Amino acid sequence: MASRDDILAAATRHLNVDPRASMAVLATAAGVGRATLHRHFASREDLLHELGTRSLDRWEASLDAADADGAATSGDPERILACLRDLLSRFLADSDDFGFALTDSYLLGADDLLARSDRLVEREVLLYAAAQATGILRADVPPRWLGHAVYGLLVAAREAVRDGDVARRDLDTVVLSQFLEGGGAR
Amino acid sequence: MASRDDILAAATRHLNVDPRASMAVLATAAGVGRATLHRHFASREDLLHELGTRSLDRWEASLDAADADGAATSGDPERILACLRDLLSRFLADSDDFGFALTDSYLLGADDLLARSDRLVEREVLLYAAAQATGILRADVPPRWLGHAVYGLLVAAREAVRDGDVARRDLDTVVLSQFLEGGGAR
DNA sequence: TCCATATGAGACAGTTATGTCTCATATGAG
DNA sequence: CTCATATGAGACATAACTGTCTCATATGGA
Repeated sequence: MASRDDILAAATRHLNVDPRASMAVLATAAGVGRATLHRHFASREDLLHELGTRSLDRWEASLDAADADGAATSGDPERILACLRDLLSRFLADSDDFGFALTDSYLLGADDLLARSDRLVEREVLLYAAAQATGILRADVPPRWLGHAVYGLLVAAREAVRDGDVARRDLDTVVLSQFLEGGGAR
Repeated sequence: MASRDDILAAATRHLNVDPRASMAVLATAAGVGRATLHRHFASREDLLHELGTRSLDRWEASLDAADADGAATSGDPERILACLRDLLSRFLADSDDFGFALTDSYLLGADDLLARSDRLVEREVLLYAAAQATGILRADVPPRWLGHAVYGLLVAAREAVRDGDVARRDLDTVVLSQFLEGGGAR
């Protein structure tokens, strides 16, 4: 019997391939009848909203687990750097599952998700700003730019793995060093 | 009177905001009747296909204008670096207009566009490989990864400008140095 | 002015997805 | 075994979009 979580997992997997999949398709993908799908999620919007909520949950959990706030206020360069590494690794792990949420646009439609997303961005940017203040990250760009750069590299990472251009096991190293040191030769 | 190009421009602008906009909405956005829109583009697929073709045209034109092939085969480090700078700047200029094509998935549906896209990627990757061979770009990552990284940073750039986090006039510098030198402090 | 052409408004049928509903069946606890 | 519950199949009405068509009108050149 497919649980609510099973359905969400299948929907995520399928929406990664085809973001416009219909409820009927998503039901089939989850091995569930269309009626059952509607019993769990009253409308398509409900389903997407829950998917959005869960991806924000994961994002928030990563910030918590890496103790981004603690690192940001610590003023300790090494701790901040370790936090950045940890955070990026967690983001990469999640981007496998929630990749489509990165680029899909339905998230921008829900005001509550958007507001929550803004708050998470804020927390993350505080970490970047602290990293700039302690000499870990360059200070000649806006801290928010660094957030966008991380986001862009997550998109790049997802595509690179999907196309088989970077092995999953190398991903953390490649993305982290691309973010910190860039693509220029040493 | 709205020309075919005017309609395409309006459609691009509008699809950037709402990738799922209907033909009726796109017609209104272009200040044109729905019938007229269908006279120019027999189907929605036709419209999207032409949009995809034009974005690939721009991409190809950038590779041509920067003489990516010539630089790649020249073996001249300075020329390759200059070409990279030029190319990135051109990509950034285009990403304003064709931004939605970066992340939207309809492009992947059309085989001919996909094949053409693959050929352009190939040309671009040859440049990255040449840059690695001449010590411009780091050689410890796959050249294709560098292509993905550029793509990701273009996505980041679009979002950063849209959110007002980076001024358009600073974009070239910020993105180029993020790509080459990364976000780590010097 | 006259006429060819392009346009906008809108009707129309066909298709697809949505959300609700019913009913027969399967499953699992007691 | 019995029964309550969850499920799958599918009917149904509704809504939205698509692509085609007609017709009245506007525009611009001869």
